[in-house]
Amino acid sequence: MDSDCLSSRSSSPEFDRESPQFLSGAMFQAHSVGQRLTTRGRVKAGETELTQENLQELRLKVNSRERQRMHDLNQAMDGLREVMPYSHGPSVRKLSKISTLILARNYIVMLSNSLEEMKRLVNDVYGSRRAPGRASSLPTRVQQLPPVMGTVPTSDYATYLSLSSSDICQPSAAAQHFLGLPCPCHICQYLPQPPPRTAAAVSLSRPRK
DNA sequence: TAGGCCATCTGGTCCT
DNA sequence: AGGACCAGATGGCCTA
Repeated sequence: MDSDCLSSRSSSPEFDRESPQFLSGAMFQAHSVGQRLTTRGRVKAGETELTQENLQELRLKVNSRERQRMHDLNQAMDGLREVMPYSHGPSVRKLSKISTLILARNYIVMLSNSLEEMKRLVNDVYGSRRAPGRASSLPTRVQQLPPVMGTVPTSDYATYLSLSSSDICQPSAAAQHFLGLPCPCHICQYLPQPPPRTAAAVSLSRPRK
């Protein structure tokens, strides 16, 4: 993933959890503070008497778990960044966590709106073609449309909906559509335009370091 | 240099 | 009881 390469710091740096080597700088300071707080000999925790060594060992264990938990969280965040638009350009720095979440939320809303719009349009197309007296409800398979436009080839939508290929644009036409050129097909004419790449990218990301 | 972002430690709370 | 989760504190790195 290129966003990892863009970052000056890895979200999940390599480290040896069992080694005290990773206790440097702030970490060592914080660790020392912890030591100072527990230098009064034996400490009682519940029914178990903990020596200073045991307490320190426990503290390291807990810290390690928490570190691992945060690394897992960061990995999930990286996974989210990977599927987000606007985050792969060479001039775009790795999205911050808050930006990633905000952008993801907006992206989901946009996709949901697109899906609803497409369902409505398909309903219109299907409804105008149905035979008189035929039930007007959409076939189940239409209601089970893939949630994200673009996750299946455009031609598959026609098969999916039992439409003729003339009802839905071909990949080349779709490409034209997304290049900003008009596409004459029923579907593309009413699909919402993809958002401009600049707005979110500029407002939600910083230039690469 | 201030501010943003981040990793880490830590203690408290909740859950199994 | 032990682990997961959370939020506050702290200090480092980077950019404007």
